[in-house]
Amino acid sequence: MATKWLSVNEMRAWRNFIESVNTMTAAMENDLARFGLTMGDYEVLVRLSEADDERMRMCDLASVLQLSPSGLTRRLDGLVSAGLVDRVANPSDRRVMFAALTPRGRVKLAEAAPDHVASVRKRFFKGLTRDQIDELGNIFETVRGNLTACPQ
Amino acid sequence: MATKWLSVNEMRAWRNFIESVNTMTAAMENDLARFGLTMGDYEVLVRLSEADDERMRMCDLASVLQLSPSGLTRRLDGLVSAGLVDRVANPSDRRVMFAALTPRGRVKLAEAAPDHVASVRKRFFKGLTRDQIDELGNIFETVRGNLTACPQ
DNA sequence: GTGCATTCCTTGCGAGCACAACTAAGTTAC
DNA sequence: GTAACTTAGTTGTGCTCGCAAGGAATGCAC
Repeated sequence: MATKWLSVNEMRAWRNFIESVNTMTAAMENDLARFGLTMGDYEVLVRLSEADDERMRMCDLASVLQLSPSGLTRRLDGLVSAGLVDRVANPSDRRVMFAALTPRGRVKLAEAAPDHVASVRKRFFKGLTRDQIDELGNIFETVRGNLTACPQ
Repeated sequence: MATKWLSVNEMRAWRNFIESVNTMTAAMENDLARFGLTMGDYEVLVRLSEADDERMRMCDLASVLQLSPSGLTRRLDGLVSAGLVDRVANPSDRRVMFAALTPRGRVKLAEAAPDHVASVRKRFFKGLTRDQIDELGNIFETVRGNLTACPQ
């Protein structure tokens, strides 16, 4: 059957991809640990910093972070007790909780971001040509399309 | 500073990449659950099936799977109790345990593999040209090089 | 209004993993 | 041969997360 197994080129791409993902996430987790942050924490701070009023509804935040509601609740627990994020009630819909960046959270992100960007460059983009980077954007846009096309 | 932030193209590549990884792993985990396997379990079965005598030392297996010793111990617990893998002592060095594929493990892998490959095609390679796949192999070979160059 | 479904978030529970500490076995120095 | 070191694997503990269940608030049908 022609499509049963991966071709040599596909297998090479797939295995390099998988191994890169595993190794890189571990390395970048390690990089961020110097700031007392996990990659999950960092993502929260980034998303909040980009949002209007530096705050988001829990459900929206869970959605963009691809996290279950309970997962986000627990992740926020850590950030709240570290003083980087506040939980803010919404008077107009009392089911809703906002996660809001605190001044300390803003400072922490400003401290960590340059180092994180340097990590991404050093571990990921280094040695890639501009054309390769563009192609990478194209490729993973296609992949994202595949994934949204067949959700389950 | 020129290198402080990511360029537009880099940011596009990076975000598409990260989001693809997150969504795809969740989807493929879900695909494999039909066979009662996690992706971690599946990786173990694949590695053992490719090894001489369909067995590997725990430490070598942990290394290729990028797993801590304790992580591998616990993962194997599940596979052993499911009857897919055996723990085999090594008489010539009694510190060593082999993880060995059982006949049931071999059958399980043969059942799951075609479906898994189909998932990879559908969720990842679909819509990519042959040139893009080759480029993907090149790119992530470079990335792997970056990662082994600065291990910590 | 009253009943029912829906939305949003949290909590109980269990799975998977890493780190550190430990046991056991093999290796090296002397 | 014995002490010190290294290697291999397991166990205790804690963290993160998902699923299922629950509770509170809202919206809708009537």
